[in-house]
Amino acid sequence: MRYRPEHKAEIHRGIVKEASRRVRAEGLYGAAVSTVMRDSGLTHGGFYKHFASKDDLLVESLHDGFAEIVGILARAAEQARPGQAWKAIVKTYLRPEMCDYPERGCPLPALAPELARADPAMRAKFVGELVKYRDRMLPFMPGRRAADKERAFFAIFSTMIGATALSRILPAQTRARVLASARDFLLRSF
Amino acid sequence: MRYRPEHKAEIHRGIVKEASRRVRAEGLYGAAVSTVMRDSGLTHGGFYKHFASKDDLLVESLHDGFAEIVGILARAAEQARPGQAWKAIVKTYLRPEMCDYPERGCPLPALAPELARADPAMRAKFVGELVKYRDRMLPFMPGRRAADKERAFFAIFSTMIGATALSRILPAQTRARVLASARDFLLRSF
DNA sequence: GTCATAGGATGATGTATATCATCCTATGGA
DNA sequence: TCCATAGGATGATATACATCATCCTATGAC
Repeated sequence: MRYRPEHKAEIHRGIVKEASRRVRAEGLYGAAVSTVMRDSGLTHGGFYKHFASKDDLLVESLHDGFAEIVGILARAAEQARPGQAWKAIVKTYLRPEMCDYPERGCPLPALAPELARADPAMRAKFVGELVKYRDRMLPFMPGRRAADKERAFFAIFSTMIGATALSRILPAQTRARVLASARDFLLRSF
Repeated sequence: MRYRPEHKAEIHRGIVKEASRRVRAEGLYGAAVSTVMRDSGLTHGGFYKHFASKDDLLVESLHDGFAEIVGILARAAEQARPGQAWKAIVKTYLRPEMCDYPERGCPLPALAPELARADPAMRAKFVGELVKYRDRMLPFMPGRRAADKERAFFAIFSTMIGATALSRILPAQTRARVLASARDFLLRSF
């Protein structure tokens, strides 16, 4: 055997990390195989030693992106006083830096339309990620019954996703107004 | 002269209409020159008799898409009782058909991330469209002062854009729950 | 009817890309 | 030290696309 056994896994993770960043920053088409490999310190040729297809890379990189944001939000929620967890999520999600650095943020404001247009097989995987996302956030949502919490999740995340996606089109000044409007609106509701 | 003078303008409009539909249905990359021309009943070669570049077509087709949705929403608002106009806008925007047929809907849930990633010159034009969009909707928004109306516009449209973008990823049943959650949430607020 | 011309068609060029066959080489076990 | 091999590199192939030079033809002015 040539390398330490963990070597391949590390390289694999590195490629996924790089793709995860690129995909959020530049869209599904922004993560070309050769570019991702070059920025991972490799050449394009070795790619298919790690992934069966480019779609596989996209699925893995989306998984990584969702895991990252869910981790950030869950941590914020767990550090908040009980009952205030959802407010901590809102404040964290709508921070200006979240908006300014899409490569480190939630994949949804960066990619939702492209995910919606993906072919059914891939979309099913994205739906799976969304279900995990929702299930992880649900306990922190306002409302008594499970159905109320789900409605709150949909409403709150719709607003946050839309505000982020919209504000990223706009120049800095207007951008801040959109984020603040959405945040104040959510915090005043429920 | 070969054709009636209006002929060229009609063809031009037809190409823009077709591109406008395609772009909303399949993204900025979905509107390839040859495809759009074929579906307009032409061949790809004549394209540059109508547009200086593909970017020009994109800008025109976005303008068309924004004009369409603004018209639909303004008409709904004007037919509502005064003070209820914003509710008519919410109900119209979040209709299931709006979500199911992106090619006839608002460009924002379909394209916001791609617009945000466009080069500065194009993005500036999209920002111009957004300003017109906002200015047209502002009179219908809830709130007394202009600043309140703008905040309401940002909050309401963020929620609607996010809900539409999110629900388009999801299967029909969940999709309906997202739309309903967002709609009820908005109608209960303000 | 003739013909100049603008709208439209054909086809070429160059670039970007996914995919994969093949080659190369560093590694660790013998 | 030597070698089998898996990880990685090179390069080929095929496709999709934007762009544009050039050609063709229907039209309406004469």
